Amino acid sequence: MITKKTKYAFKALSYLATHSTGEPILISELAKEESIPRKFLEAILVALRKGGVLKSKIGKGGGYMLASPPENISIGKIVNVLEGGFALVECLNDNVKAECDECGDPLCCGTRLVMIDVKKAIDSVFESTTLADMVERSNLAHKQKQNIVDYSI
Amino acid sequence: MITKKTKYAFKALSYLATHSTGEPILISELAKEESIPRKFLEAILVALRKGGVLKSKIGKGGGYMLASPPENISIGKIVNVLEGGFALVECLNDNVKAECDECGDPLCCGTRLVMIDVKKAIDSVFESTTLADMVERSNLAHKQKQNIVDYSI
DNA sequence: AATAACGTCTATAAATTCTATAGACAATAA
DNA sequence: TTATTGTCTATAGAATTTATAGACGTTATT
Repeated sequence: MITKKTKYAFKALSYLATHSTGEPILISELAKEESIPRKFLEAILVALRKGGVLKSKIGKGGGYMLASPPENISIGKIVNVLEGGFALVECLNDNVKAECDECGDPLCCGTRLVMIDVKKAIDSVFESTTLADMVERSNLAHKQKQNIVDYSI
Repeated sequence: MITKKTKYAFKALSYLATHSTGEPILISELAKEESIPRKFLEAILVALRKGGVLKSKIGKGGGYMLASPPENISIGKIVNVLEGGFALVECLNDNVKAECDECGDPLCCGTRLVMIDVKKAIDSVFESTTLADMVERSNLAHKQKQNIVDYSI
């Protein structure tokens, strides 16, 4: 399960992808428009900046911008930055701490062996889907809904 | 991330699949052999029984048995029983409570739309992999390790 | 130089979920 | 009837997630 942190990140990033005008966007605007607790969002944005997903500008006229076009930001990258990788077991995450205490020998752990396949399946979607795709699909869904509504009047 | 509950379940179930002689196996044996806290394991086994994965027998000579052959128990079934489904967002889980509070309209939520694909990818592995596969892979890994060791002597 | 507008950082609290344990109870075999 | 074995309810402890507060540093503008 992804955490609220990541869900908030998707919303904020989608907003940035959609409303970008070249000018930085304020944390307070993001928080307000996407109904995200302001201070919590702050921490999320900092993490995304440190992870290279966002750029920020301090001082008057400052705010946040995507560090690269939404087409180049994969969903996996975002999840990685905020959740520290996304394997279903610790010992398959990229980060340092690895190793779970349940299995004596990681190489022979049945759970681990199966989860390797699951991780591959997840990664394949995560790597091939971008922030732009996420925004586009949401827009498409909105349009389709509109059409259905129009016809039904 | 799957929880310890599910990891313990995999270990206990693998043990049952491997050491089954037609006779029930004791909770205490499972706990001891697989180093699982006794009382915690109890709760896990009860859940698995209620979920139809295990059968139990009370009284002297009692214990636990798999409810069906390991070939017929999918990894997904186990995860489902213990974690209540395994989507990356609540609103995609099969169970009752659904709905997440972050998205106004689930049909148009970009996060949800992307996670539908991820869930499909996960489910495809979960449904096609069985407890028997898990045990077999672990055994195979053990044998391969043995061979490598043998050659290196 | 002064000031207002911004993001940054550190600390901490509140809430939730996960992990673990205790003990009384019910069923079964011998 | 008694020893054996799973069942159930309650609760405590630990870890993680979510949320908030406030002092601080940077920048544009005047």
